Amino acid sequence: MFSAPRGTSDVLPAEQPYWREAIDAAERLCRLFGYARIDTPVFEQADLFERGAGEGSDVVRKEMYVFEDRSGERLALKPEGTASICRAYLQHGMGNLPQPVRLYYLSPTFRYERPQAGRRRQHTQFGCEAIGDADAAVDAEVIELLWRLYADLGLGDLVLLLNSIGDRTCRPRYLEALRAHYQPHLRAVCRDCRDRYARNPLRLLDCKQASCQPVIATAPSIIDYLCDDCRRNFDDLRRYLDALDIPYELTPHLVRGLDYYTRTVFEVQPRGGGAQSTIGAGGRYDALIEELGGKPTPATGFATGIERIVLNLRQQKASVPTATTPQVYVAHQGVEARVEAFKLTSLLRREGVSTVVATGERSLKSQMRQANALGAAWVAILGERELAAGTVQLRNMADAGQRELLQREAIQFLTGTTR
RNA sequence: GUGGGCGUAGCCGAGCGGUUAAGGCGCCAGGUUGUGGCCCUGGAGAUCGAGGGUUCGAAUCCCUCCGUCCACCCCA
Repeated sequence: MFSAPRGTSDVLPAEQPYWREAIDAAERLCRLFGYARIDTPVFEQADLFERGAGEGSDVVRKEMYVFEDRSGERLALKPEGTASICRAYLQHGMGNLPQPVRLYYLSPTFRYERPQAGRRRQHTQFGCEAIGDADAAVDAEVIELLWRLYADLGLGDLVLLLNSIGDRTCRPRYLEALRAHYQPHLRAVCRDCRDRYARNPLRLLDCKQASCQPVIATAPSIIDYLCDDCRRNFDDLRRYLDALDIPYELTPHLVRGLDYYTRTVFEVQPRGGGAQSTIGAGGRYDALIEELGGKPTPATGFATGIERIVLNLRQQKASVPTATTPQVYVAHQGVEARVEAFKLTSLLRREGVSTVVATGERSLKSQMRQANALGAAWVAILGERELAAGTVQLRNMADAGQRELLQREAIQFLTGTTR
């Protein structure tokens, strides 16, 4: 027997309403905020992500689905959304559009990881990118959109973590200071941290090992090392967020796994959430477009995981959205009536009435049972007697009321009442 | 990639060396002559995750693999 590959799963009809709810809310907000949808391929040249996320990032080092196609081209399944959007921005000359260009996407994303709660090898990201503007107002805008999304969905008790990780001018100075701080503690610190010290010192701040906490606690704060431009930008952002009454927690040790981030970084998680709890995250990436071969172009955005949203929706919301049920079930008895029932079904559908017809050789009793199980509001019964009279029995499944109408009247009636 | 828990019909789940492998939900069919939801009766559906081993005998013990869940790494 086949089963879905490890770390992938089917979204069955019963869960679809949650997805609909999340996606509808996201798309409605995008219209409201002036973001236009863009779809990019699920795979791209592998280099795009290596240049984007960074060769040193875990995502490209060990989590990318890389493969060669039949012509030997090196491709990769999208491990994140931003690089593709930037590629499209460049490829289609969007630098000539009014800036910033506001885009959103809804896309499957792939990472080869050990599956875990809230973590799959294929997941779906909804993301917004505003490209071509360095104003902190744009950061505030995408954060507001993300925050509104969760609010509209009724997700409560979320925390917005906020930090600035500086830019090309000030971050190197900070990293120097951070390394200097760690140098004397290298033996006391965990193995991973020794590795981070060499490879990705910013991540030192993110370590959860108890042994490393004292060193983190006394580490210099990046906020104190921001250059004037970065500081101004960060102050602006906070003013905007304050003006919008969006609460945030300054988190000087918040860092991100992708190399392209500059200045603003943020993350949204349920308060007191466990390991894989972050439901949305993002930040500014002012150097990425240039890195991909464009002119220097500031940009900012976020991505949020639909599966993680759905996970939280299911936990937090008691109300289960309704599943799809037909309005009318057409039952029949006798060979002649079969075809007539099939025809009646078609006529009802042409009037926009969602209708299901009984198929196979089942007794009327069985058909009624099925109509009930499917949740049909009405059953139209066509037997030999009705066939002869050109009528149909209309049964209201809620109150068991039933009456006989001419077919034409029945169609008219159902069209009216089910609208 | 590392560590731990778990894998019995579509779903939940008992059994833990010798049973025709419980039970519930769901599905299908009947409960008289053309009709649902409740109830009653019957039925279908399981190579007990896969492969190997121990044993007279294995769903039950051992090994390997696969899957799943949880934690780490990292991330949405």
